[in-house]
Amino acid sequence: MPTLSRRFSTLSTPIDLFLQWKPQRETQQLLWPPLSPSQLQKQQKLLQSKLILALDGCTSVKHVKQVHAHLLCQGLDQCCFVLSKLIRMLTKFCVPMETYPRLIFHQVRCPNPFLWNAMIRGFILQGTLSESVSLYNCMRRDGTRPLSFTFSVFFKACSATLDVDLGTQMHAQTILVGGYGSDLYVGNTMIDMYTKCGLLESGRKVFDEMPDKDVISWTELIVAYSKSGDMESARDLFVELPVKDKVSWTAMVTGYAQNARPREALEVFKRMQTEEVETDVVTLIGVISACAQLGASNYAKWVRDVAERSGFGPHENVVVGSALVDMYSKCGSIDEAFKVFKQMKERNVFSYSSMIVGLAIHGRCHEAIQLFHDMLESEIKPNHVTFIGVLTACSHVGLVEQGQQLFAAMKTHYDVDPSVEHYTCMVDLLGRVGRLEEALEVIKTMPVEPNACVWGALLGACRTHRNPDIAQLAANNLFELEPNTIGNYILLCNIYASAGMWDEVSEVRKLMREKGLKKSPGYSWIEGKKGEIHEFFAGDMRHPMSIEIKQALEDLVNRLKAHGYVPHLNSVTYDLHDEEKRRLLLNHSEKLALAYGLLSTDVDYTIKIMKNLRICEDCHAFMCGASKITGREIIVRDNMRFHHFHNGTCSCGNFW
DNA sequence: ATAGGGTTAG
Repeated sequence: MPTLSRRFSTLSTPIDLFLQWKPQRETQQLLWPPLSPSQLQKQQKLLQSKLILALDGCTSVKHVKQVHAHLLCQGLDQCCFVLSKLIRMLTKFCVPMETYPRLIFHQVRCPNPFLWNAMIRGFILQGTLSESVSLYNCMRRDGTRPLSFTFSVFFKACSATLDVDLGTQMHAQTILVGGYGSDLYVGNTMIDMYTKCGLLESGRKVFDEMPDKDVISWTELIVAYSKSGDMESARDLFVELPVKDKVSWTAMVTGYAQNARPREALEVFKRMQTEEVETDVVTLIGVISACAQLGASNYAKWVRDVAERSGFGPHENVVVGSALVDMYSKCGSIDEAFKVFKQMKERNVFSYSSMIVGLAIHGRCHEAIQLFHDMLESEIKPNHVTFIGVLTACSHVGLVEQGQQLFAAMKTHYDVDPSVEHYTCMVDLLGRVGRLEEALEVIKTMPVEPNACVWGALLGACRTHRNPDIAQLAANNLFELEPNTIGNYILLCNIYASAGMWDEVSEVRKLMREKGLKKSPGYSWIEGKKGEIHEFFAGDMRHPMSIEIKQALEDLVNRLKAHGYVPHLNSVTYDLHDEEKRRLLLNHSEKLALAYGLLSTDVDYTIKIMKNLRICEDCHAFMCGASKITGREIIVRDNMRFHHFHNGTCSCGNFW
């Protein structure tokens, strides 16, 4: 009489059930009357599915071996159906294909396509593509027709290893063997292979020749175009795509975001909302990144609400949470970013890095360094980005020694190899405090090839510390690496102009003219009360309130002058009359934006200005003064960092 | 068996 506990003990996983079997031949017991052939076949089938179930439940190689022993005992050593599953399990547990799986395979006289496939797949997964290829050739000599997913597995491997030669050969094979022309899996993995290997046109050709395409084929190509920067082709395909799903929509949102077109990304996302397409984590990450680029608070709030409503708030999802931290910090709301960070239930290296970098670019460097130390205690290992953040923080507050110590510890304690970026931080660290020769020495002795960023950091430091000689050296290297980046020439012009070296200024100007480089127009934007964006270009009079803005600026500059503000005429690199320089300076777009902000918002409202270029010295001093005499909080995000102006001082410490 | 994903810097 079975007790209750005995009965419950039978409620176990398939592998446990299996292990209770007695190893005896279940199918050939002497029975009377004997089983008919169809009954026998049924019994065989049952046994096979039992074995498959047992294999599915295996959690170790040992289990698989037990099932194998049982299988042999039942006389199923030729049963390809079960054996291919068995080999798949061995692959899953990383048993080297050369050993046990190969042995099993060799004992089979007539392997079926599934068994071949299991072997080929196993070798591919273990990184021995060449062995897979020779197995494939054996299979072909054997007269066996490959399965469509044998090809898929190959294409996937070629896409991962960027082995376009093998991919092309396999493509030829599909044509040679024939009959795969309408197979979606083969076609789609082939498109993926070609596009990942950078042969967009070949991918497109496969796509065009496919008689049936599904949404996956379309999406693969859309992604390929957007990765190549061709959003126009991506959009054209998307428009033609008959049935769009959330993945193809997301591909468009992310595509625009990754191509620095945040407004279009937001447009697509809005349309997704009106068409009631489901929003998931991946969609959110794309649109959050777009918001971060735009830096618009109202959009930020809206996107965050959508995230919360979809059930992926910072509390639920680390990735969304980390993206929101980055977004808020780039929108100028560093306190909100910190709030989100604290709300997060789970934090990873991305969350910490985003927060540390955020604090650093907002000039809250001691907090950034503190957070870095908190992170070390939380057992989350810092990565290369974390170090960029904390080194940036050190350099912003002039903590040279601490920065140098951290830099040294990177490799020895945290196993992070210093990259060019980290050396850039070191050049910046030394350059900011005026140790320009030492910074130059770092560049000369660094083990990695210095890139434009490194020389740019040095050139930037030369501007602050007015050193035209080293500037010349840095600029020459920079011009070689980035002959067409206008900002470098302008920076050098500024440095020469500050030193009154007008001949050199005109030399550089001549160089720019010869190269046909045009100054990209500086512009600033500010968010209105209702979330609308107001854009200002230098000297722009197109804004409906231009007259008032101009007047407000005149008033402001007069009040500032009374408080000792002197226009930094050196910020103008044209050799003009001082009066003309004064006029030009007052036209700078961030000043126009500031005047609009002062006119249109209440006293307790923080004015947030975004700018596409680096803020000039004059505007910086102007903002400092304005924050003092108006008592307003002003934040300017230029292309480098945030400047928080409060009561006459800036968070960057006049150092940027 | 096949498609979309986050942080960095002068």
